[in-house]
Amino acid sequence: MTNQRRIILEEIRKVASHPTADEIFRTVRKRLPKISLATVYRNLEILSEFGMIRKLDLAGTQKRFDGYTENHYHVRCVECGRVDDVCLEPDPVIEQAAQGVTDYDVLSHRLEFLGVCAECKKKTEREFGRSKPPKNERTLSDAPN
Amino acid sequence: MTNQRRIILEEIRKVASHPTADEIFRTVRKRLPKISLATVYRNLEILSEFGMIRKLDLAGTQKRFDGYTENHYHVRCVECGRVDDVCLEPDPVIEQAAQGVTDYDVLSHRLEFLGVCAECKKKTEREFGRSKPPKNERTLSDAPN
DNA sequence: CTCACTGCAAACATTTTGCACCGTT
DNA sequence: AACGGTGCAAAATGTTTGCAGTGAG
Repeated sequence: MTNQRRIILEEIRKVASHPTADEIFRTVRKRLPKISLATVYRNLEILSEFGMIRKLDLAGTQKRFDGYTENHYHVRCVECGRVDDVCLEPDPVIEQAAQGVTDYDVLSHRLEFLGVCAECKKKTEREFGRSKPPKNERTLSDAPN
Repeated sequence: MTNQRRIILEEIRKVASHPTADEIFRTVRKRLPKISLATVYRNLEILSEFGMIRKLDLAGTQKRFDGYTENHYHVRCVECGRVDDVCLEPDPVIEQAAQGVTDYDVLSHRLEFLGVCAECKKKTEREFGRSKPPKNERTLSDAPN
């Protein structure tokens, strides 16, 4: 546990925002101005190998990291990209259902919700005067797959 | 509908394998040897905008494309990376459950199963003589998020 | 003739790697 | 001295973009 590693872990545990590697880098750099992005990546990898953090493989191009390592679901805001926890018990019945219709050995599942976060909702309401926001442009291409 | 676009669409519809852009490129190049990867990317984008194919944002670094545009779930093999369809009706109850525990407007969900495909299962059985494969190294880090 | 579309190469974004160096043991 | 870890720069990976040229309408 080097100083860099410890501080990276601290900063991840400090936030609930599921930061990307780059966000973690920018935060950690405030305390360790000479740290390099490569060190951040290397330590994120090591920390998640040891189960101290969790590497999230959600939609979008960048991986996100979670200081809360229990298995749980996430919601992503389709407007701003932020990710929050969904306090639902991961349901093993889902896997049994899938097991029934595939010849795979089903080991686990990954469930991600897409929606509009409270902040973006407010922003849209301000712009459109409480009327329902026009969702149609977004929902088609962003529907689950 | 240019020739390139039509052939790309044909090749995607021909397979059930949810190919990546690069796999599509290699397939299409057999019929159009001078096509460029950029053209493939551009047309995949256009075709999915028009709802003729679906761009999948599953785990892993590469996007995959699906000629079957109905909303459905997928399984990914953790050994070889292949992706297959899961014939389960997407369940709106899941979204209602999430809606109850978040302040997001939940619009949709994305469910992906992880497992071992029939082929990789056979391969493992050959190697380990019918005994259960050692799953523990894989399941922890590949569990849902 | 026009204009969307193409091929190519370069740019881009994210992540990984090679390497010399540093600090601790 | 040995060694894991670091910082930096370069490479690798996947995707997008600028641009000049091409071809169907």
